[in-house]
Amino acid sequence: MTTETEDPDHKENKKTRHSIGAKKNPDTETAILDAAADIIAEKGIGGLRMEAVARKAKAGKATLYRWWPSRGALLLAVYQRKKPSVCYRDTGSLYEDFLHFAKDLIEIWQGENGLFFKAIIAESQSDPDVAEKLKDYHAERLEALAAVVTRSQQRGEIPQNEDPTTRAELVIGLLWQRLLNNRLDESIDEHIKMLANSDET
Amino acid sequence: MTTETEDPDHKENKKTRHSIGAKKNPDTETAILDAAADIIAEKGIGGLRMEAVARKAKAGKATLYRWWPSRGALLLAVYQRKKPSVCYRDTGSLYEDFLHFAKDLIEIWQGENGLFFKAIIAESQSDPDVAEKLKDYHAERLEALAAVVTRSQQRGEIPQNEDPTTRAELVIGLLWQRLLNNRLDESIDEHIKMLANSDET
Amino acid sequence: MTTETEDPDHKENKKTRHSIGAKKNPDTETAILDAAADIIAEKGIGGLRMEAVARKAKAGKATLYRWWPSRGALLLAVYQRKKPSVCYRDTGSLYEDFLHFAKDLIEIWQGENGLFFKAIIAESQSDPDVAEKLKDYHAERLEALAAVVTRSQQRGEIPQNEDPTTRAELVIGLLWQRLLNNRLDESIDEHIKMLANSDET
Amino acid sequence: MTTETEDPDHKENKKTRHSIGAKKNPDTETAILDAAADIIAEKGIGGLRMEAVARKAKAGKATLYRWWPSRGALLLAVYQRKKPSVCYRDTGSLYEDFLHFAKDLIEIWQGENGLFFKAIIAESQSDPDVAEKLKDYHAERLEALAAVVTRSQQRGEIPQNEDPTTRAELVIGLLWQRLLNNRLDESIDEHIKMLANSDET
DNA sequence: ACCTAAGCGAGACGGTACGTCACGTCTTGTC
DNA sequence: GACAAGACGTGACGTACCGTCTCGCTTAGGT
Repeated sequence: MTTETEDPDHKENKKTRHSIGAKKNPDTETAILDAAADIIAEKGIGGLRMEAVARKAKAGKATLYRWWPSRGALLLAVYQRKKPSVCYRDTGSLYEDFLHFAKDLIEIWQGENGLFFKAIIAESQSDPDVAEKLKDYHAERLEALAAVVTRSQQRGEIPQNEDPTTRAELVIGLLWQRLLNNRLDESIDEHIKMLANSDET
Repeated sequence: MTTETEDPDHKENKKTRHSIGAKKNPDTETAILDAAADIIAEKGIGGLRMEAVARKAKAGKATLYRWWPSRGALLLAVYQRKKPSVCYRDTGSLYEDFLHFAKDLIEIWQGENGLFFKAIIAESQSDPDVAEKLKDYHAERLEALAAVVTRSQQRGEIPQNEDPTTRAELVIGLLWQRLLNNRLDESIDEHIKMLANSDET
Repeated sequence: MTTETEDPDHKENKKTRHSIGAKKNPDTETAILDAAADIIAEKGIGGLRMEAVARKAKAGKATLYRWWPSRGALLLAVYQRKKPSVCYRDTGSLYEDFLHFAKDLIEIWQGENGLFFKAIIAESQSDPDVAEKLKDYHAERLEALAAVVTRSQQRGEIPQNEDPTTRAELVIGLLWQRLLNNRLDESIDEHIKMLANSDET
Repeated sequence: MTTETEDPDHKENKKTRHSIGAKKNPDTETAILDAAADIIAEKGIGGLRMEAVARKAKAGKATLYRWWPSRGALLLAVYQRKKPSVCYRDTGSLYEDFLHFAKDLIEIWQGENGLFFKAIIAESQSDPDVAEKLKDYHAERLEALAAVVTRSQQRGEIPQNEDPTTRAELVIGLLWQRLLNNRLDESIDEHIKMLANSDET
């Protein structure tokens, strides 16, 4: 059969959801995001169909499109709900800070989060909204990592006149490229070491 | 109408192509790849439809599917034909070599090649064939840039005991990340300088 | 956009109507019927949407459905308000009376009233309420025209033993058929002359 | 259940119809018209949904729309297939000819054919194609009946200088009006008699 | 010189999903 | 308690492509 599993026993199976007046019903939102997450888990992100989400969530397509006008928007919403956070540590050593950051992110990405993030990058090529959100997200990450670099500058580990985002961007670029080439399992120690060293020619 | 331009004056406009007997007509292959390339240039890879390719190439859908059984297969065939090459120079300075490479690649990517490449990355998330080919391509590029690093090592610019692909990967990671975030126009001088410097702690 | 004109300058543009307590607000009724009439004038009855009426009347859909539970009910309410009247003259000649009646009706129908009436006939095929009202209306018209025939009988123009509705029905049948076939502009003189003549075999 | 009856035992249940090349498959046409006719018989013409027809005929919606681009077109096609023909007799008396014609048509219209025809008239108010076809059909009918009148003129029953379509139109107008007002069962003898008489004032 | 077999264009076919629209019901908060 | 606002589940709409198919034509190579 190719039909939906009809989801007969979803969490808290309240028969039917109704409108709660002229405002968004949070139950509906939950049901839709749950449905989308389930489908993604079952068939992968490429198999996410708006129609199937609506059917599984027992929601109208109009409701779905009202709040998430595109596949990408829905994707982002599901991702935001489960977005794992990397903690940016302060070990006193830039190398250690970078390494922890990179290893944390790699670990997160090695699960289904990586699939998610790759799919979002892919989607951003065709959906401008997703592209913008992704850019924001990327900028945010960059800034957070740049803060780590700044601390290192304050400790005197690396030159103070360089832009802290430069090193941060190289770290993140490395990781994106690894993710997109399915090479997350390869070693990064040397790369991080190189990026954590001071450059005095 | 926003539909196909019907391509009234394509290269070698022989009114209609017919069978040339019990074997593949090379004109047909050319026409199909041309059509696909044109469509990708116009609407991006996401806008590539088998049906539109057949129409524009004045080919039957069966013919199309006979040789390129999937969107991914067609995509790769088009890409193989036009794969742009960066020349890896030897200026005697790693910084200069890196900078030239990066600027060349950025220039290439700023045209339609960038759209193409981003789309291939996106497609590779759902089509394993494309993913594999992309990985090969990436490895090849990495090796070529690593050769540049090796020359620098031989000149004594940078330590000889480091793996030359490490620096190469950081350069390429930076560029991928810039490409995918539509930030190709931002400065990379500092980044390249950092990656070209010797690291002596 | 082809959507509603939002009606920024409707009659009695009192910014917002509110409840006038625990009873029906007559302004609301007026606003709704006005809105419906306007929409019918613009797009025809086929284009009448409950949703659009509510929006244009700045009324809630619930309010609308409370009083006019169906499209047909609303339709009839609008029609009742604007029902155009033909005057049945008494010129002393059946031919003249018929001709005046027919020409008056044709003139009325050539404007938007014709569209309205055709639409009511169409609607009556699927809405029994409308069908019944239409039948009543038709009977009423028939009777009025039959009175004209009776006067002619009393003048001795035509035989007295015939049912006056017979001729009346033929006149009206002619006109309905002309209306429904969009042939209102064709000549009716000969037909009327035939129907006004005495029949002596 | 609100779902279709899935039609498990249709006439000649050939599992699946396929394309028969680049031209219309008559089996498909038959299946679709059968499905439409069945649905109309079940739920009435107002209950005819393109989607349900496609489902029941096991046809794609695209196929349906390819050949019958609107509900009205499909309606007409179904009607044409079953169009009952009135025979225009030649009894030697205009009264008899008219009466036979009228009674035949009334009998035909009293079954589901009448519902059909009324629905087509209704549909013609919103679908210009249907309107045109209806006008043609009406003109054809008018001409056929006018021929009856012409024969009567040749016999000398009625004046020769009058346009034969005039009487014909009055007959048909009467019948249309009766049909649309659900008054087919009322007497028409007097009306026919009046229309069959010679008018000499 | 004929025959066969494949390539080829065209496009119809059964499907799936799309994104939009209107339906009629509902709940909220305001007056 | 009437009201506007509008969210909700439902379901049909008409469109766009999918990948498969059958047709009738064209041509090369074997006979």
